[in-house]
Amino acid sequence: MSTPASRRRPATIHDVAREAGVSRGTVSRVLNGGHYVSPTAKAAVDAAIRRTGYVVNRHARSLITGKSDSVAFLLTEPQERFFEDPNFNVLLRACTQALAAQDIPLLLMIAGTEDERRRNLRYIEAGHVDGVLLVSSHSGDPVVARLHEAGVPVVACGKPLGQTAKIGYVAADDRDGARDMVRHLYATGRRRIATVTGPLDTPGGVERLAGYRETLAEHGLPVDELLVATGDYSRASGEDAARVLLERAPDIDAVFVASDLMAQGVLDAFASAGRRVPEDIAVGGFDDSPAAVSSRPPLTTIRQPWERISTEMVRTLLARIAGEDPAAVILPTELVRRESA
Amino acid sequence: MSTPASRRRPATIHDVAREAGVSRGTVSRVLNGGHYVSPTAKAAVDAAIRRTGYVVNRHARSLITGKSDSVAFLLTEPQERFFEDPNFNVLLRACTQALAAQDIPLLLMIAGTEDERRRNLRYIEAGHVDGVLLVSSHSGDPVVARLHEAGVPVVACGKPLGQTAKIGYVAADDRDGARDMVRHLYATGRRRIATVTGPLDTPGGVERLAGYRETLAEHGLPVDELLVATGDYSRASGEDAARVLLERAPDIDAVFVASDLMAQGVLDAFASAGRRVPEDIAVGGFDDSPAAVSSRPPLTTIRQPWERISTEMVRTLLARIAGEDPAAVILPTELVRRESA
DNA sequence: TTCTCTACTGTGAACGCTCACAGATGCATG
DNA sequence: CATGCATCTGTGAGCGTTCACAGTAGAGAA
Repeated sequence: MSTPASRRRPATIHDVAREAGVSRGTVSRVLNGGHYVSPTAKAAVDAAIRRTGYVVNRHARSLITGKSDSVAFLLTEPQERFFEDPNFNVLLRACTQALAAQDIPLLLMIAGTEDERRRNLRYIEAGHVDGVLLVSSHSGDPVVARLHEAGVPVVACGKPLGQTAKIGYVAADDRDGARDMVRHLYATGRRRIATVTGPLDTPGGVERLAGYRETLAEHGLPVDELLVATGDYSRASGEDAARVLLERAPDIDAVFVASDLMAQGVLDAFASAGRRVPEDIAVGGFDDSPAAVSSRPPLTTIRQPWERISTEMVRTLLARIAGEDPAAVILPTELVRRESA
Repeated sequence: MSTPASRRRPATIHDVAREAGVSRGTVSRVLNGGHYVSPTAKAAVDAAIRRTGYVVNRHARSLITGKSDSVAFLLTEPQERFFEDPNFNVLLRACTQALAAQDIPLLLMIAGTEDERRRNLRYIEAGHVDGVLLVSSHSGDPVVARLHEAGVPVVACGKPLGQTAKIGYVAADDRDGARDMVRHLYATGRRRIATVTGPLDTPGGVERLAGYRETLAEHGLPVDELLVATGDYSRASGEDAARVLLERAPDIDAVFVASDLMAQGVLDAFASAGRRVPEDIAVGGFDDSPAAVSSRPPLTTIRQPWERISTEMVRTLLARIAGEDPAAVILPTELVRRESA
């Protein structure tokens, strides 16, 4: 602004030092916390920085510190989930913003193919990022082990299944959320409660099913395996599962579905089968995604605190980078009542 | 793999040189295209790289070349659009992958608030990225001008409106797509064709409306302003617009809606008004988003080639970084027939 | 006074790479 | 047999930072 012709070479720490009448070292100290710097020197440096428009060269800094001051967001999900699931958007946005607040850029990495996986791992293992926010719910994902082995700080979204490696993660309390929903269905008078689960190699799949079973047992209801159908979180799989349930147990009066997207499919299936929701059958979802409000009827569902999950992931990762031990953070869910149950 | 204990210090170009029995310079040349290197030297270096597990230190390289070998994906849309619009996902994913193929990491930046905007601009203007993939359709977005002024290579998604700065962009042929849809409606016998436009400060808003008007004129139909309602791309705005249209012109037999999301809202409104689609009123959407197949009835719509848009954006940006002049790339759209029209 | 301690400041020396340049080699040409 | 040219190779310098270290000054204690 003040010096419009400063397009040429960007100012270096040297320029600032000369401008402020101090040495590089002093400027560097001001830049990194300002300890052991006299007030006058600090003021002079600050002014010089403002005058020169100096911005630190992160490459030079990284070269010597060995840190990159950047973090990777690594997605190893199959791509369809990334598209269909609106939660990823929230997660990604909130992580980006939480990091931006600390001036840490987020590198987006997608490891769909084997080639991409190799490439990204190579990049990460070379130390080009300080840590990894990992979104992967495959049971036994080799990426998790590789990263852990390479000593890269990692925080996963959701509990990594089938991992011997001790790894930090942040997750919603799936089991408790499922319990809340099934209790709600019970409380509204339903007694033949079925469920559509997620894939059983994902934490959301197993935990929500466990919560369902526990709550039935808690109320003395029989846990009938005919009432359990498995989906893959897609809308179509929900539709299929609902048809299966209707055939196996036509007398069901409620279904707890492990995701809103599948619940939409369930609603479709019930509509074509002539069953009214919630009059004939109550439907409970999970996620509180946009799909929940746009479906007919709007879904009663379990809200996952994605914003908080994101900020906790970032906080935990930064702590891990700073040397803390890995930790698991479990966040509470919340029942959202709408019309479907 | 071969040397398991190589956790200590990562190999440098020096280690590779020693291992291969050549000088740093030769290794560097192999790394950067391999010109002016004898086959034997190249083979020795390749072998040494494999043996040492060497990966180039990008910070050191960037320090001297002045390039970062990274690119920013900058989103200056209001956040709701980012969430609601599934196109962003496709765009983001495809850009990430197209860049990954060239080993260029993508930095995700979101400039929602004024503070974020300042922060991101500072980062970009400091030369920390080589170029910017810009997603912003605000008319007269100040970010566009700032980036252009700073001499940062930029490629926008969609034509930047109200910009004096000559800036490269990639866009679908909105106008032609709109023409295709309205021609299709006409061809199926509709004569009272209304439209729901997007915001008129976005290229999609103005261009699709223009295509609509042109096609009506082309067929000698009157261009009745009562048949034009404006939305903001959200589902709710589509619902509102449909109600307005129904009130102003109850005799309409078709609506061209400028986005699938709004078209969903239109379908909702028609359903509650007791109008059957497509029997009473045909509805045409735009985007071919996931919403198009999941709505009832499935939407006849215009497919935007998001994958190609992404790869073209990346290609164009890379060319721009390499010194080429900015260019505009317009890609064809495609009519997708389903049941709503 | 002299010594010690604290607060502050400046000065090489790296970090790992690329680039310009100088030197060496081999082969064809005059 | 010298010269030119193209191909290949090694060397030193330097990119912009941080860090360890040495050094200065001033205050208080012995």
